[in-house]
Amino acid sequence: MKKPTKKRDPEATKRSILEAAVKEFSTYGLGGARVDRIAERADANKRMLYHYFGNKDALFLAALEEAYTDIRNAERKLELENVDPVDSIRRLVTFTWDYYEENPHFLSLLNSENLHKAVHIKRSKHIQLLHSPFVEMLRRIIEKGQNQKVFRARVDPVQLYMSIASVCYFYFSNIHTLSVIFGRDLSAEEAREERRNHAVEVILGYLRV
Amino acid sequence: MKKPTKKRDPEATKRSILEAAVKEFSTYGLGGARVDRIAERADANKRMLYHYFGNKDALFLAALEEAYTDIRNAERKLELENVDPVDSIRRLVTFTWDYYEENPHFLSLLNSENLHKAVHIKRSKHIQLLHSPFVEMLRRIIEKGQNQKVFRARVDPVQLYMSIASVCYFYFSNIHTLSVIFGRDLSAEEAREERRNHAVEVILGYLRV
DNA sequence: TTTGTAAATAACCAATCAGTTATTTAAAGG
DNA sequence: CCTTTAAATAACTGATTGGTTATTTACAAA
Repeated sequence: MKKPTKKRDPEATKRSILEAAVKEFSTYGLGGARVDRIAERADANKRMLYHYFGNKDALFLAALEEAYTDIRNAERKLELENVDPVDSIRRLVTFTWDYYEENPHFLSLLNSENLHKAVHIKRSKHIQLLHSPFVEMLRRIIEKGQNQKVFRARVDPVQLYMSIASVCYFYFSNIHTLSVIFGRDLSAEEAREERRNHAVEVILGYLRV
Repeated sequence: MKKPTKKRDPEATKRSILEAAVKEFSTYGLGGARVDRIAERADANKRMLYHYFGNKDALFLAALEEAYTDIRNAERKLELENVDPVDSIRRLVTFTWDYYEENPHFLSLLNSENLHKAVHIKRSKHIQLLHSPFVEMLRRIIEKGQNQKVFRARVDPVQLYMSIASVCYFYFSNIHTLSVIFGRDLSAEEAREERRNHAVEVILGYLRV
């Protein structure tokens, strides 16, 4: 009756705090996030948060690293050793689109980090070594498409990678203001599908000869 | 000696507070912004901020409205009644690019507003009536290009508008994290120029038959 | 069973926050 | 010159903030 003490489980506690942090930081931004709310959400004592992560900024970096690791792992699972390079690009764009749609916290954390001029990941050895496998994949796909005379010449894979990310990122990152400005609900099923098709068409339209 | 009282100038005071607010909100986000810092930056008493704008959120909305009005005015000045539709699109993309590059606070404010699900501009009659003249401009340019058989068929001007914004917005909004991930300074002159050319090529590549 | 370690807790703190109260004072109209 | 209005100021408030101190307690190794 007097002691509602919890079972000890450091791994679970740490994980719970990290997940709560991802939610809090992506919901309110770094400046608007509250350490007390994270502890409460994680059903953990605030002291444990400082014990495992140090301070608020270090916890934010941990949340960012978590988000980066997740998307890199998802990217790695993508098998694009298809025959048709056009189809490979199509799958690559739709994968990026779907990932951003299903993981809005990733976009939100990136926006916060950019607001703070990337000071956290600049210090992180972990993230800097976490290169996206997409760029190398893209290089091979582009080359294949060029050999088959279906893709244009002189395509920089990094530029293309950024363009694919652009057309997917912008829509979801700005979906609320765009919906107000255009006076229509861009989160509706049909609006999303229309835009997804358009995104693929823009990238392929640029690539094809 | 005893009274370092300022000259009275309500217009100038209000303007000074608004400009300070744009800087503060775009630097720290809505949650990280501090009302005291805005007053200090504006060289005005904090009480005047509440007198002219009401509260922190209302001031944020005023800053947003200011930013939206500025870009819409700049857009309106653009004369695109050229003969060549390809050139018109080129100028439209480079204008968007240049505006985002020169007004990073606009992107930052938009990101903050989207983090808060656009609750401020939803209440603003002012912004909702502030449609971009670009969409109608685009409709005419697209039609001209299609008549001249240089643009593809079935191009939605709203989709194209979003794609143009996308390829410009993403680069500047994410420039800090991208620079760390790719290990190169994307704010460098040559990197920006390379990307600007690519942005134009992506849009034109999609549009051209 | 004993004991060392670290996981967990509650209560606390100085600093800071958005917003307010009470007052003074510059300037325009008569 | 006088009066009225609103622009400007300083000092304050209750609530909240990120972070800490001091203490208790679960559990694995001996």
